[in-house]
Amino acid sequence: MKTPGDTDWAYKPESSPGSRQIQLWHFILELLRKEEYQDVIAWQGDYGEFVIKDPDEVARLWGARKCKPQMNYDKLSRALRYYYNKRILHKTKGKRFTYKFNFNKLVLVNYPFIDMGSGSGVPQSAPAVPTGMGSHFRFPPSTPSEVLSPNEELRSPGMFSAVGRRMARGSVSDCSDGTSVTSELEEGVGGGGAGEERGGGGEQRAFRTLIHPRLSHDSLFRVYGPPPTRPGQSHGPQPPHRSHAENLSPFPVSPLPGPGGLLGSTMSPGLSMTPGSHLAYTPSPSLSPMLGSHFSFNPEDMKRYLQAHTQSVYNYHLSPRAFLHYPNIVIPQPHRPSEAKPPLAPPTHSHSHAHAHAQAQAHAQAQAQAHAQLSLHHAHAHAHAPPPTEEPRLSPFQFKLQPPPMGRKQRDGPASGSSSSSSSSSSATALGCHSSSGSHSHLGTPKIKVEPISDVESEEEVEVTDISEEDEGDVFAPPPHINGLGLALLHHLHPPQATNNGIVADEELDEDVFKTPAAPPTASTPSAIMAPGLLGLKNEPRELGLGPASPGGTLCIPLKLRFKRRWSEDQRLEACGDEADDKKVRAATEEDDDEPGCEGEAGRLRRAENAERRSPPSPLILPPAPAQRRVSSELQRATAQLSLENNGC
DNA sequence: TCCGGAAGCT
DNA sequence: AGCTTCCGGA
Repeated sequence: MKTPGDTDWAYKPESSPGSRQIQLWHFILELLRKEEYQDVIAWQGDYGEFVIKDPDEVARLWGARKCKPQMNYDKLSRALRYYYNKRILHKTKGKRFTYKFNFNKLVLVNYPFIDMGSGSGVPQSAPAVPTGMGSHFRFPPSTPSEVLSPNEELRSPGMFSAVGRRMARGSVSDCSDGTSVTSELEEGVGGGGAGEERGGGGEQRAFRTLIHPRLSHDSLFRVYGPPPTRPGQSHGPQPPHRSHAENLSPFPVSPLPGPGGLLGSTMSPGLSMTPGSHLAYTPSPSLSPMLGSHFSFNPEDMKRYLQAHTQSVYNYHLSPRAFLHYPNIVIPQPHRPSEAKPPLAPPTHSHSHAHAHAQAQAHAQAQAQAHAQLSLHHAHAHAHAPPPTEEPRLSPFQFKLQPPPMGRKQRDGPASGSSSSSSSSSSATALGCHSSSGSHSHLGTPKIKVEPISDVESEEEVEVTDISEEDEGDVFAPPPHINGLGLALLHHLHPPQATNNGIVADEELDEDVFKTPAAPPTASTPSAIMAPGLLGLKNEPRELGLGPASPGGTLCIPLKLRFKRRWSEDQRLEACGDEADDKKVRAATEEDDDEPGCEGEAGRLRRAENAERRSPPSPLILPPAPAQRRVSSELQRATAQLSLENNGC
């Protein structure tokens, strides 16, 4: 029924975007998302369909990338044909040079990375998931046989961050001929994710992971083609209606970091709605009043406080913002009243575990905070019966999804403007460098096999290449009821930690899930243990990032701790006041540590770029970055304080 | 133009 | 494994 390749091509690290050796389909996607190659290759026609407008040029670029000067379209096409069997691609019959991605898998399995990668704008300011994490976290193997079970994977949002980061970082050049250059910078800037990852920083990440590790809202949005937004205009999401008219790209953002990311924004409208809308949100302003005050147990204050927190948490988990960005997504009211099961049920045992790993890691510290947050949440859940709809993931949402893009792609760009030759020559160079952080490669790509039902269908029909266009539509286009996006969204709303029901629901929707090779105990162990910690992590930045700058980032600390902290603050400050700051600074600095795996010049270049990225955020990057940073700092400080407290300082 | 087998390379 | 190279066939 399935070819071997079919079952695992997208789950293997080597097959994942960002893998050390760029693969053709990665490359294709990369080209596709860059405006400068619109004349060479572009999305066209059906969903996921692209046309190679200039076969020779594409071949040339590919050859350049792979250091295969002899490459030509004949060979390249052979390689593409090779993908047929893997179900990565199929040919669009009757259309010259036209192929189509079976992006159900790409989206579901790889898009998270794509998304993360797009954010390649690796959060610079975000305290979250520092690269250093790689040294602390052991990601489960990603070999086909060791693929994480959905649950496990879902429970470890952090993994994605880490992986995303890894990808974002870019990659090792396949060529050592100096034709390689890294391009993460641009990528970060251009990709819709850039903004969110940088400016949105932790907040965005938390947001994303809260929903679903695999796909961020942004990514989803981008995947399903919100209207291309001019780089200039960064406003809220556009009306969904015309979304697909212009942007047919299912992969607005390439899985690989690459040059032209800037331009890629055309395909990645996500940028337009990331920072502003998110940042606009104020979690719980009501908390601020207390911030400046001293510790007191005034019942009234306490009550108000609790309410405020409750509200905050409520808002948080409800994440209405989540759908702010997806106006096209209709969110029906949850059917289920309230879930008896504990919403998040952060396994307490794991707290310590995670905490251990977290020590000295700003990020991990954030986790602690996240935990605190969770605790808070729980406390309130018990104290004040939380609203029924407290958590989206508790109920099986159904979404009204946009239909797949239809019609021809309407490029509004300078069609004739860039001659493929001129632009490509330089870009070919730029494209030439992809480095993967060797240090993180071991992390593999946590992937699970979750395919939409539509994919199941495709499994059987893809082979039938002579199917009519109509059939193709059925096969590859997301079904109206539940397609890749839908599933992804379901996952979003039924995050891992969510009730089992959520998972089950997903599985019910996706037969393939059942076929997913069960994660071996060994593989699951680490993640299972870490998961809760990571889980907590997801909660971390949001409040911090969004909330009114709360001195000391107390916002996310449970009341108990918070009060305690207040109470002992003075003493502590005297004792070890600066230590926290030191940590903070250190953590911030380490965020973008170097990566092995660089090769020759490519490595050097990339390093330089990393350095560059570390410094003042590009003007194109989110303006709010500084603010974010500040908030992050506060968060870190707060967490540091927490740690200090826990450690007895 | 496209397909896919076969062999070879890394 | 993932191509690359070559090639005969449709």
